[in-house]
Amino acid sequence: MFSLSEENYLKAIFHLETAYKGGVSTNALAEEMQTKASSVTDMVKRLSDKDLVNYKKYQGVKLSDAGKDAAIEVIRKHRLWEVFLVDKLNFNWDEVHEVAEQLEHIKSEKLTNELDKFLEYPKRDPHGDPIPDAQGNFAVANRALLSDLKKGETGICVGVKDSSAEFLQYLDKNKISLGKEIKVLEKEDFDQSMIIKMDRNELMISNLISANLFIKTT
Amino acid sequence: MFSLSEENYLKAIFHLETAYKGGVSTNALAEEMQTKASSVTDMVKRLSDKDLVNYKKYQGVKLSDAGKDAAIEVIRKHRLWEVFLVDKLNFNWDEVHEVAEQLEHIKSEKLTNELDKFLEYPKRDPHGDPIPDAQGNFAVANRALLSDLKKGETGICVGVKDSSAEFLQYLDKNKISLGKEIKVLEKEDFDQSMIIKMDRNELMISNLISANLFIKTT
DNA sequence: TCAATTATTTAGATAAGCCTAAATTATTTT
DNA sequence: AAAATAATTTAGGCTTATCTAAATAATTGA
Repeated sequence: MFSLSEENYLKAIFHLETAYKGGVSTNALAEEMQTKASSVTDMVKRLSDKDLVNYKKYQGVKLSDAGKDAAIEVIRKHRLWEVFLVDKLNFNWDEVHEVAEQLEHIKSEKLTNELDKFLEYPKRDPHGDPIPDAQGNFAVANRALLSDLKKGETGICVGVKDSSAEFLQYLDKNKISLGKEIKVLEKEDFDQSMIIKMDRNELMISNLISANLFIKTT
Repeated sequence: MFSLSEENYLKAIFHLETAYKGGVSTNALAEEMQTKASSVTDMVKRLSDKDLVNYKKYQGVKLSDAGKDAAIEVIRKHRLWEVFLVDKLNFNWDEVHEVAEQLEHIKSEKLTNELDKFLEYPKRDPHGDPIPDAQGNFAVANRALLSDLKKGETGICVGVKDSSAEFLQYLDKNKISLGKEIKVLEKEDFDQSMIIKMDRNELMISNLISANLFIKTT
């Protein structure tokens, strides 16, 4: 089994690998883990000794197959617990992250699989991210960013790229939620800001917002 | 907040204090924690520095009020999670301990209280132990041991003193479960073994069994 | 291309929690 | 009450995961 810290590193490497493809640099990992580069080098060596990552000095890290499996298992647990918190315990989607960060490290295969069953095998977490199944298979997201839509196009809001409490609270305040149809009424060339229509409301949003909303085009 | 190890020590001290009344010796704690006396001395000093226990060299430890509150909170979480695992996730009562040992350390007041509500404020865990409420109040157990009953007396089985998987599996195998009425048909003076009647079955049990079953006399 | 800058690694500390072995204090036994 | 035994503490180490500061490698740009 892996330590809490090891699991967090594996998860971080996984996220960085998928976000940017290819090896993950020491500094990028340090930034993601909110720690120092020298601490990262230390840990990366330990993970390498355990064959969870492939590491060569000055060349960044990549997850091994075993490392990837471990990372996906942690992500599976994280997302399942998020669903539990929102669907069963009245948490809002902006309150789940911190608690799920703790719950994702609980070690019990039976717990994970029974929780999955109890929640009726959810496919996505409250932020629209796919939940790996017990075999580690992901539903690959077929989605674009709202910022990529052109004037006049429509789509259904299916996920958030930034799931910080601040962003989610902005969305709540403006009644933007997953499953809603969004139409781009206007798009400003200069700053990429948009006027969008949801339900019967029109709303002006900046590029920082639209570039963090995943859309399934209709 | 307290570390995982600190919480486990506080819990252990709490259990030993209530079981034997009065200060807890270093060796007793070492035995309970499955560790060495020297490690206990180390930790007890740290807990004392944080005013969670009162400690004087060679005189054992006692929980302070703050330490007692922390211990009760951990016990509350442990028992709530046990109820969750049995009632919602199809765990048997002999499978919950290990997982609850992990879940009891999750830090989120909202999580604990929403879980309590979700479970409809259970008063007892699957082994019959009382669950402290959000203010730390226990339902004090008004119960005796089956081994204290005399020939001819009856009671309702309301809890187990030993909640090891081995003991619980013995009980399952012999169809002994909480809520059942038990009558002492015979009691052997020599070894305190008993013949008991439950449902329509008669069963011979040794003192080791009867001294680990809590009974509410009828 | 070579000097400056940036990224990364190494060296040496630190803290929490644990260990063994040795020293010290308490308790029993005779 | 002294000697033997048991309980407890101290001293000194170890591991994990972190840090700062210094050294080294890689990259950039003039």
